[in-house]
Order: sequence, then structure tokens, then C-alpha cells
Amino acid sequence: MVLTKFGIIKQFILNKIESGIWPQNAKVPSENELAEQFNVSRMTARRALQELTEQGILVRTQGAGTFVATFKSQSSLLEINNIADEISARGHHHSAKQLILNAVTVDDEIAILLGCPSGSQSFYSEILHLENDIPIQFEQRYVNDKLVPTYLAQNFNEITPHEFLSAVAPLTEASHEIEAVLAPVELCRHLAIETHQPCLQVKRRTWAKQGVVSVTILTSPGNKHRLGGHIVVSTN
Amino acid sequence: MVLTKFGIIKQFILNKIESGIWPQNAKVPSENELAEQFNVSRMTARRALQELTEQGILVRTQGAGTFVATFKSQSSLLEINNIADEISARGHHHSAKQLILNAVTVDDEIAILLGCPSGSQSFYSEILHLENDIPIQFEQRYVNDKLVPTYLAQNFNEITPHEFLSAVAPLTEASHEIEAVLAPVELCRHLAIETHQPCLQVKRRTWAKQGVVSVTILTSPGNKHRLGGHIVVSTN
DNA sequence: GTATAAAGGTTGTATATACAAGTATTGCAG
DNA sequence: CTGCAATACTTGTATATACAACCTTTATAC
Repeated sequence: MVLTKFGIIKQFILNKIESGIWPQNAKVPSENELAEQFNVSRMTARRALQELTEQGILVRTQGAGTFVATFKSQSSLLEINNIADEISARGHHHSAKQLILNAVTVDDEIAILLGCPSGSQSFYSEILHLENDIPIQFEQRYVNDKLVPTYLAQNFNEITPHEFLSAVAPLTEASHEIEAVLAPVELCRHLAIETHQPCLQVKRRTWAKQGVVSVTILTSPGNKHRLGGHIVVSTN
Repeated sequence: MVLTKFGIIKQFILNKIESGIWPQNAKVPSENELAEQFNVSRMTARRALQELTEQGILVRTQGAGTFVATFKSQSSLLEINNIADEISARGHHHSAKQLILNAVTVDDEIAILLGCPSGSQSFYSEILHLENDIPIQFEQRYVNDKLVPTYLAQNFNEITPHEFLSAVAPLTEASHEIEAVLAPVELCRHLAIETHQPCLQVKRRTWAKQGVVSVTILTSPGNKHRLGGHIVVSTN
């Protein structure tokens, strides 16, 4: 058998989610319904739901049913940049200042990361995130214009790009590179820091089903007391 | 039922591994053997093995059997500091210079991280890691003297503390905090960098079954071209 | 001895069934 | 309308069974 039965059911469910037919928190058919629909035993349908739950794509509650998980719970690492939520959780006020939103020609480094030819067009945004009106993170984002054609029509003073992109192109994967840098002068000015202060720089690539969605460069003052450049990653 | 049957079998296997009775790559009893031993069905024994495999604790091969996984594969995040392997993988030469190895009285911050009273004793080591004889990472490590009484008898010019600790106290968990800092002057001297160069600082706590084993502070020049302060974390 | 074939053991997939445990809904009594 | 009990539904645990796929060892033929 080239494909397993539970694999086919998993794919069926994933397609519904990735196409947006089943949004976050939508109820997924029960084990018995799937078993009947695919003409398999309940245990086989169960396995499909079980494995997707372990991957964080579904959430199950005994007695209640199975539901599409919120993206936030999909990967703890993706929380790194859900900066609005992070700040809210501290009881502080988050705001964002959209500095740039246009189309640019990407240089070699970004082209490689985006997986497109050098010299291609890409959407680009620069946003400054503030916590209680204090600058805390500088976000430079390159967005695949084929996959997200409506990017330039957004207002990122109101919603974060992360929220917007999650809605139009559900993330399937992400990778991060972290390094310590001295930010360029202009960037220091935005962040209101001295030029000799070290910053954490996170380069992130995100994928949807169709390919690379965006490349993001996040720069935060490294001083822990400012609460911005502070990342905790835990195993399991 | 307060405990599930598969949970009891999982615990049985974990105990064998954590106590060292079943070392890395040891063969674990087959599904049928466990089923008979615990008087359960094969599917129940299977579930125990399955879940431990998903956690990366066991490795299974169809037809061959089930084996205890190597620790390296347990958590991709733990690879961050397996610096010797990382350097070898680049085809470079790794060496280590043990600068300090003694017992110290811990200050408040370390006491909290170690989970012991402030003013307690702890073993302490300072090691400089070099890649092709170029300083690349400064490691400060506080080790629980109750759990690892033989720490001071080691020679960390020969093996890394990570290798030693993995052997005597198998890790069950780890957490990391990352920030960007300017290293103190003496540390800059060891790393042969200017005092204004930003560094990545990783604070790591590791646990074994009995409690916190060690607190490690790793400082690496943040410049990616030196290849030391470069961390990649990937989801799934 | 070597190569091949057979046999046995082990994990992987799938089914049918039973009961336990938890949630949501329905219906009834007040 | 409210409160409570009964009911139906859903997920969780467990068993017994069958066959497929794969690996290792053993036995056989040359």
C-alpha cells in the first residue's frame, strides 16, 4: 500500500485547514464520523486525529470533540515574535509604528533566503514595536509578493504582519538564526539606544504550503532590563 | 484507574534508562516480551514504546527492534553547546583550555538558578573553547556538587563537561535564555575581541532526574563570520 | 567457504469490540 | 424560568486478532 489509510485521512484534514475551509477552533469530524466517511475502523480514524494532535495542529478534549488549534500553540518558537501578545501578557501596552511599506528589489542575501532570483521584486515593510511607548523591537520584513499580493494594502499600525500573514497564509514551518550585533546608526536612532549597545538579531524564514512566505529581521536591544531582547526557549 | 497500563510500562523503561541499566543503543524488550511481562496486550505495550519514541527517548526499526536513543538526538536544542561536534562537523579542529576548576560560594542569581540556598557551595569551571586555535566560546559552569561529586577530578582539556555530565547524569530537560551583551573586559581578553563587540550569551540550566545538574553561561562573539556565536533553531 | 533460500522474530498497519470518563444536550419536575 | 437528572455523544484506555513489511539468523545447496 503506497499510502496508509490514516495518512490519507490526515491529508484530508490538513487540506481543509490549509485551504481555510476549517478555520481556527473549528470542530473537526468525530472519530466515528471519519471512520464511516472513509470506511475504516474507529481506531484508524483515531490515529489520524491523534498524530495531528501531537503535531499541535488539532486540539482534543474528552467528551467535547476535536478542534483546529490556534496557530500560536503550533510552535513555541513562533511565539518569539508574537510581540504584541508577549507585551500584553506583561500587562503593558503594545503599539506599532509603520515606517515603510512598499515594493523593493531584493539583494543577493535576501533573494537566497526568499528562494527567488536576485533582483526580483518583493514587498518590504519596516515597523517599530513599542512597549508603553518605549521602542523595543525593529522589524524588517520581506514578503513574497506572489503568495501575499494584498500585503501593501494593509495598515500595520493596527494589526501586526504576523497576525495578517497567519490569516492569509497559514504557516507550516519556520526557522530562526540568532546573532548578536551592533545595530546600524539609523536603527539605533529608531530604538533610541546608543550605538555601542549590543542587540539581538533574529533572522526568521516562514513557510506556507506553497513556499517561503517571508523573511524577517528582528533587532532588539540586548539588555534584559528592557525586556525586549529576551528570549526563552525550552525543550519540551 | 489512577495510572494507565502503558504509563506504568513507560515509567519502567524510563527508570532503566535513567538509572543507567540500559545505556545508549541498548536493546529494549520487544512488544511481545513487554506484553507478556506486564500481562497486557501487545497494543498496550506498543503504545508505551511508541510514545517514548515520539519523545526521542527510544529509536525503533522495523524488523530489527527498539533501542535506547543517543542523547544527542533527544533534543535539537541541546546541540547548541555540543561545540566540539559542531566544530568537527565543519572539518575544523576543536580544543579546550581549562582556566578554572574549583569549588565556589554561589551568589544570589546562581543560587536561584541552581535551586539551592544562597551562599551554598558549588563546583565551578571556566573553559575556553577554540576552533583551529582561535577562541570561540567562553564557558562558565556551575555544577551541583551533590549530584556530581567527581566533577573536580576531571580534566576538561581532554573531554568537554557536556560529555562528562551526559555520562554520569543523563539529562532529562534543559532550558535556555539568550541575550546580547557586551562582555566584561577580562572575558574579552580571553576571547581576543574588542570590548565593544557584541556577544551572544546563553544561560542554560540542565536537569537530571534528581534535580538541577548545572547552570552554564556561554559567551560567544556575535559576529557570524567567526562561526561561534551562530545558533540555528528550527521547528520540527 | 559462499551464496542463496527459508524460517523466525520484530515492528507497522488495520479491524472489531468493550468499557471508562468526560462533555453537551435534552427533557422533566418544581 | 430554573435546577437537576437522564441521555446521547465524544474521546480515552484496553484487548484480541490478522496480516504486511522488514531484519536477522539459520539452514541448505553449490
